[in-house]
Amino acid sequence: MPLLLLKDLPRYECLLESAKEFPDLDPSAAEAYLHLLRAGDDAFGISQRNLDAHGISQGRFCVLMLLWRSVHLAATELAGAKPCGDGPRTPAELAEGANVTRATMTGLIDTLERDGFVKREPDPVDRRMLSVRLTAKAERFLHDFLPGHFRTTARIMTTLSESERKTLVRLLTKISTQAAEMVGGPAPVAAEPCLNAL
Amino acid sequence: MPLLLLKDLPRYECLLESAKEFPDLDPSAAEAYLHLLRAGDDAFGISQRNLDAHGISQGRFCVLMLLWRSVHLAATELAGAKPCGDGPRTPAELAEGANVTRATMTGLIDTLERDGFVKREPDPVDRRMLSVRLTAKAERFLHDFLPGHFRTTARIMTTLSESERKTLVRLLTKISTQAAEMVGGPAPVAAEPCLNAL
DNA sequence: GGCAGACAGTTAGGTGGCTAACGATGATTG
DNA sequence: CAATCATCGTTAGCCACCTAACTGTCTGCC
Repeated sequence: MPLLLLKDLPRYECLLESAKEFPDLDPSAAEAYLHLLRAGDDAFGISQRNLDAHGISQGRFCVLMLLWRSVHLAATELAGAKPCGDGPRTPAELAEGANVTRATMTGLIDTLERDGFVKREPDPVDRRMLSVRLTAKAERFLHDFLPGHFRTTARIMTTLSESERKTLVRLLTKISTQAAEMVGGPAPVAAEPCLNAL
Repeated sequence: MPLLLLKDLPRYECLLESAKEFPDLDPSAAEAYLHLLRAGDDAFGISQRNLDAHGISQGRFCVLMLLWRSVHLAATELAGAKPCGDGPRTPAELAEGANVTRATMTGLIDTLERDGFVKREPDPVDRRMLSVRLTAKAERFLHDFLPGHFRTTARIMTTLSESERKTLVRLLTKISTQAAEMVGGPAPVAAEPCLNAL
């Protein structure tokens, strides 16, 4: 769990108390904010435990999923499905998809290659570029790992009904949109890629 | 943003598609899970930007808030308010409050001390222990920084009405409770501490 | 008294984030 | 054609997280 967070959230009355000293503190907003980070971290931690048990980190898993999507897409596209976007192949595309810098992706690919999950191959056309491919070992790993991973994430949400899930997604989307607005760029709305599910 | 995450979330139809291949994949659960991590990361990133602009990291800020709470509590307790819990003082207590290991806390206190925000003092009674205190510089920093921080977190939530915030907190609490159950321990219910608002 | 065990803080070594700067290659354009 | 600019991947160095092992100190029980 890379996210350093407070263990216990403050009681609502304490927020109210603090708001007297800090007029800028909006108690209900702060409460929602803290619970969002807390719950996100909790859910993240659960899936992290799963990954740890299989000796793979979140970052590495993310790269594997992005690459696996490429393979998967190629297959479904043959079946005539509308393409969900090209699968990433190069380190730069992977960095973009995983939302990290290219330097970080270099490090991730280093360790994945060291552990035999991935291979770097030179691009025949543009000699600046590389192509990153999954090894058979990685495909076996994903095939074994994913079902349990999906069960775990499903279990985190078992306490919510279908309509509660819809409501949650609606509220969270509002927050993400607002956040995107705050960083400057005009809302990177939705998604074109397919199963980059983690 | 220490949390490595996918940039774009998969479309719902793509989740449905993938569910055909993986019966364990519950599309609405996966959707909720992904949006939760996405929104949590977005909100976290916004406040991170704020901290970066002031040259302080999330981890360091967390420690400052825990220590500042001690001071704050001492003050309000004089005023007869019911105590919201003892403020953490020792590295071990701080590690517990910030949800990191003692080793990590050593590193955080190292850099905070180096930058003059904090001082280590020997405990007069138990020579194993230290007491960590805020310096005047840190108090000045927090006094200047917090109002803007509170405005930022409030702004993230401006898109939600009061009742939406209540709903969100309710759903997120359910998730946190479920997550706590899954890690083993019986739900670390709520919070005693006061303003460890981040 | 003395020794085993518990506990506080640190150290060492690994991972995964970041920025900044680099060399190599490709694209643009005067 | 050559200079410039953009882009790709990497490197170097920082920070913050982890686990495991260590040192020093207290506690408790023969």
